[in-house]
Amino acid sequence: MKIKTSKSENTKQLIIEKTASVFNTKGYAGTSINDLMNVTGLSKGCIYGNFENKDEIALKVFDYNFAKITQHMKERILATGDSVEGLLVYPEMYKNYYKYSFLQSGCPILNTATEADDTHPQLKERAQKALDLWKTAIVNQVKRGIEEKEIKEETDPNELAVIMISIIEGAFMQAKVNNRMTELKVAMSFLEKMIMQLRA
Amino acid sequence: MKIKTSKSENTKQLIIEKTASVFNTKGYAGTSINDLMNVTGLSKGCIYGNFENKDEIALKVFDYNFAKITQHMKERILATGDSVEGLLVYPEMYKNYYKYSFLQSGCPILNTATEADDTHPQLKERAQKALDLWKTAIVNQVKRGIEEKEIKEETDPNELAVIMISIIEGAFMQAKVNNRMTELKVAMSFLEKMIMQLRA
DNA sequence: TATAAAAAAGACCGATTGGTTTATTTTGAA
DNA sequence: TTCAAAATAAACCAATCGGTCTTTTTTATA
Repeated sequence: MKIKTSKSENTKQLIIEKTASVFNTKGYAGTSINDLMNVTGLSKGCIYGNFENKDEIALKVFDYNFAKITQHMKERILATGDSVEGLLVYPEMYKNYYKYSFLQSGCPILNTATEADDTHPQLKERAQKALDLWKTAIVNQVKRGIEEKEIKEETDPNELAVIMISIIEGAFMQAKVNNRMTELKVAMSFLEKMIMQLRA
Repeated sequence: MKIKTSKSENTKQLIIEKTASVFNTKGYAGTSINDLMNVTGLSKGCIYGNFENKDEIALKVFDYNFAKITQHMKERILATGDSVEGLLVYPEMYKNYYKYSFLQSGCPILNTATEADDTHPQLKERAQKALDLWKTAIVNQVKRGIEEKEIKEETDPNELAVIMISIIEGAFMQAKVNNRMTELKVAMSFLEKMIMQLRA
């Protein structure tokens, strides 16, 4: 008899990590099993020995990408002093997106949301939940700021969250398609001004 | 001998019109020739008799979609009295996107930009140019407004254009993926407030 | 109305798709 | 060190991909 080793878990992880950027650049429909073989250096048999199908890999890859963003944001926000500084982490991060491996090939949330909204229900649900988590994180941050008297109490937390996410994703789209940072910089500076004006 | 009739031009147009929403919902990679045959009711031979390849159809479809948006916007803006009202046409239109056939399956600019940015140079260029035209249209509208003393002269036309486009596209993405209007409505109301505050 | 060209239909092509099955190698405990 | 199980490689599969080629139908004019 044999006990399940960690070997295959390592391979699973390797496949997810190595294919993450492929799915994010080419999209779900545009990525083939051959692409996955090439980027991992593994055989088809090995890939299908570790995952049920392409779907399962794509979903795991999205979870992986989103977890990396979330983890990074959480750390940075926790390191800040107050709620306004915490909110400023978002524009600061997206302004320097090229520094982060999980954003270099595009924002996974934006890419997944736009591709999957009419084609892939499971991926669509993932994008929905990701956006919802992001939104409530901002809402809670603002509410906390209001309670702590750091943020003007007339601020609408929900409106701010929606606008922040819209500006970030919309500007990111422009940055990617134009191969330049101009629009993203302008938008993130505007967002920073907006956030600083929230201060009580 | 025979003179080239308008028959094939009609068929070309029919193919473009009928396949427009397919490309917009499924994306370029996700749309197959079979899809085009199904939606047009035409044979493969007929489709390839009227177009070189899938690429040519996709590009023509993008041009068609973008032309419809542009045409509609131009008409609506020309019907307004001053530059501020002209700018308000944008949020007004996207708030009611479901009324417009060319937006129902998603914003072609957003969809094309996010899919093609790393995969399809020609479509990417189309999305770039479309965004650039949109941006300069807003910039010119604002400049005119400043000249006419309708808009505060300290307004930054470029910044406003970037922010408007970002908010619209970012909010649109959220509306599509969530199957609901809440975020889009919040964002468009915010944008309307923003625009009305530009008034001199 | 005959006819030749234009347009459309549909059979066909090789390559690639996602996925399976079988053969081989690697692994770790007895 | 042996040996069976786990992991990987590679041959294989039917279906679909984008695209071509040939046949049939439609068209407009002479």
